[in-house]
Amino acid sequence: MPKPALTREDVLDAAARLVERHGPGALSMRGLAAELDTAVTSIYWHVGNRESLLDALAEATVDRLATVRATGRTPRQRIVSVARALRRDLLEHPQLIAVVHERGLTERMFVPAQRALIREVHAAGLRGARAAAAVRAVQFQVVGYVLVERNRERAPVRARGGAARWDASAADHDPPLARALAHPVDSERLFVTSVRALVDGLLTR
Amino acid sequence: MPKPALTREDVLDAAARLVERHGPGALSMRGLAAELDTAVTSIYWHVGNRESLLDALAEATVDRLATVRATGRTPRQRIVSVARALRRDLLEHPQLIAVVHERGLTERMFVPAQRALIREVHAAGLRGARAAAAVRAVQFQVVGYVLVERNRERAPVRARGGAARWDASAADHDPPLARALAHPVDSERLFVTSVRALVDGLLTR
DNA sequence: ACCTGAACACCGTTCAAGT
DNA sequence: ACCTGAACACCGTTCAAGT
Repeated sequence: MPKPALTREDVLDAAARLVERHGPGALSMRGLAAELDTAVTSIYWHVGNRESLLDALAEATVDRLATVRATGRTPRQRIVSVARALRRDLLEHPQLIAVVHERGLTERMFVPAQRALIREVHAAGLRGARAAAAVRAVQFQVVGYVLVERNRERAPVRARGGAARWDASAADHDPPLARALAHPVDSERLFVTSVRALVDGLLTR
Repeated sequence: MPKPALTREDVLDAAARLVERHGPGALSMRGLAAELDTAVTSIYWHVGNRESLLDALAEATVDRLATVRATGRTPRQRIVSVARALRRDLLEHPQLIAVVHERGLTERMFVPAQRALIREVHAAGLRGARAAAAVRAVQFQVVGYVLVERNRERAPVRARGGAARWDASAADHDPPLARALAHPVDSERLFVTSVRALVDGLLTR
């Protein structure tokens, strides 16, 4: 039986899998061809070149991001829920999100969440420039976190001992603090804490 | 006159310049050799290979980070001043900071600022796990911002029109908000706003 | 101790040629 | 319209050989 024809979608899917598994750096046109059991040059016919392949990957990732629904009673709770949902979505494909960010599509990636954030910030009583700043502050907070977390995963922990020593010396009078800083970060917890604090700070005053 | 002997420092300096100018991806061993007017293989004698060259670059960048001094009267002001100083330091060499982050040295990079943050958070009355969370929240906030900003510079703005259309539709009843969101972000301003809000949220309650 | 060129296995991309 | 192999210029790295 003849080999089924290669489609642009086949190429994008395989590329997305490879990127998600080992990062964008590990995506080679030749390796991708091997994965698809085809000649390297066929890929060029379908997607142009490596650059536009990554562009297409970024676009597809942005388009696949679902609209977030806010949950909770107060605007504060609802904003935090949007941030958490957004982070969860992004963390499902951290490497692809990194590609999106690298290619300058970060703003577009936020469009669905932005609508929800605008609504909630408005409901909380913020208007005009202050509302815009609040929306953007939350957006930056979320992407920043995801980018930081992504690299924390890839490069587990090095020189932990060194950091712990410093912490101890600086937090001498507060052993619980020193102990807390010696433990690895609980990202989810820290994220929620930070977003809550940020939102509180943005809404009050 | 004979060519002056090549040193490890020569190699690291030239590499740092190349990375800072065009990003880590643009650093090739052969290009570096050309820049230093030497054979590629000499570089290997001095720094091992590309991987450990980047490691060394990250280490050197971390070591060069000056200790930050807090300024201002209240703990709140002093924490914000540390965050701003840190961001300023990091933004001076955004590409090298990205290398540091990629190689998992982010925590070590923060050691100097961490001492200052611990002191101020303590002065603000936080203790134990809550103090640790506050310190880390500020740290994450700063790196996150720098990482986001670095990519914003590299990939200016694309599809601005698309984003503007969405914003308008979502912020219909608040023209100033719509206008504010259509303008490009003032990163410095947004950063200060966010850090203030975060710190306020962390300290109160 | 330091530097060199040759060589290897990889890479992205182009192109002329096939069906 | 789709796929192919050959070829080009690049890359990181190793190694045996020089001084």
